[in-house]
Amino acid sequence: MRKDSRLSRVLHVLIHLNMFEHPVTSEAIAKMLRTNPVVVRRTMATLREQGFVESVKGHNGGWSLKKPLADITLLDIHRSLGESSVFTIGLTDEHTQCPIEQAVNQSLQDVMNEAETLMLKRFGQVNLAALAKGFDVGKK
Amino acid sequence: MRKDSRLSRVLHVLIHLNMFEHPVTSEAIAKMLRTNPVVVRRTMATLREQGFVESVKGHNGGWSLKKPLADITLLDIHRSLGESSVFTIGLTDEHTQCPIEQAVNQSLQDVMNEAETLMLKRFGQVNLAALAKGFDVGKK
DNA sequence: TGATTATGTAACTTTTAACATTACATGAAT
DNA sequence: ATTCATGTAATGTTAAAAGTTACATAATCA
Repeated sequence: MRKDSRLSRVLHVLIHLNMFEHPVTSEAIAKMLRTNPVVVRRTMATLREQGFVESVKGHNGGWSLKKPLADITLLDIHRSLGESSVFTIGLTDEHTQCPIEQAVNQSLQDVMNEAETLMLKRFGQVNLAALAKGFDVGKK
Repeated sequence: MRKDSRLSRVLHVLIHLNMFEHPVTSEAIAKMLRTNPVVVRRTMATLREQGFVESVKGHNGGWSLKKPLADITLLDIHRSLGESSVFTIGLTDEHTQCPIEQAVNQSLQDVMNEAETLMLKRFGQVNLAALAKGFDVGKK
């Protein structure tokens, strides 16, 4: 199954954004991520809607952080990207009347819910300033 | 992103298999799962390699359990299916020399490892007899 | 104000992995 | 022998993510 690497990519971008006084263009970000500017705009747009970044059009335009790194957690960004489920495991739903299928799915769902809850809790405990710590990425 | 529903499907099948004295054909299983007999054979073949089911060719042939449900856990079957990773979240690996990317990926990986460990632990605690309990699925 | 630079976004194409299918070989029971 | 079933290689289908094209909109600058 194809992995969704947007979270990893966008976190990387946000921390780099903190290094610059001026906005960074979608084109520059796309080159850094080896992807397309439109893809960057699409992903960044979801973060803008949540208030983590802002975009400016025209000359000297581009993307910049709207909040300090310390105020952004992995969970914030994960949520902003709107991923439905973090698991590659799917449940069948074709025999919902079969008690065996129900029991199987309920059991799998319970375990996945518990694991996801733990994961989101941990994501909420890590802010981007902590990740950037130790590297020369402070705003000059 | 398309989910891998083999685990859910095959667990369903294994518990149903326990209801029959005689082997069940790939064709019958395929009808139950609304899929193709070849798909069934492919999936069941991985479980046979691990000793959970056996297959018999020819007349009265088909698939049957080789172990009691009580001796099979969700973890056993999950492992048998050989899924590489349970998460839809992928890490970038194009700037491995960048300390920021490293820090981001390490952090994400740590959290995913912890969540996966919990998940596998829970899968190991559930056996198929427990799932079948309460339904009339005992061998006659 | 007109050219330039940048984002905004709809429409479309490509890629990828799960899933499905076809075709035919092998082996067992009658 | 014939029939029934699995074994498996090769190929086709499908859906979601990612990528691309095309053009509109907005801001800056000369």
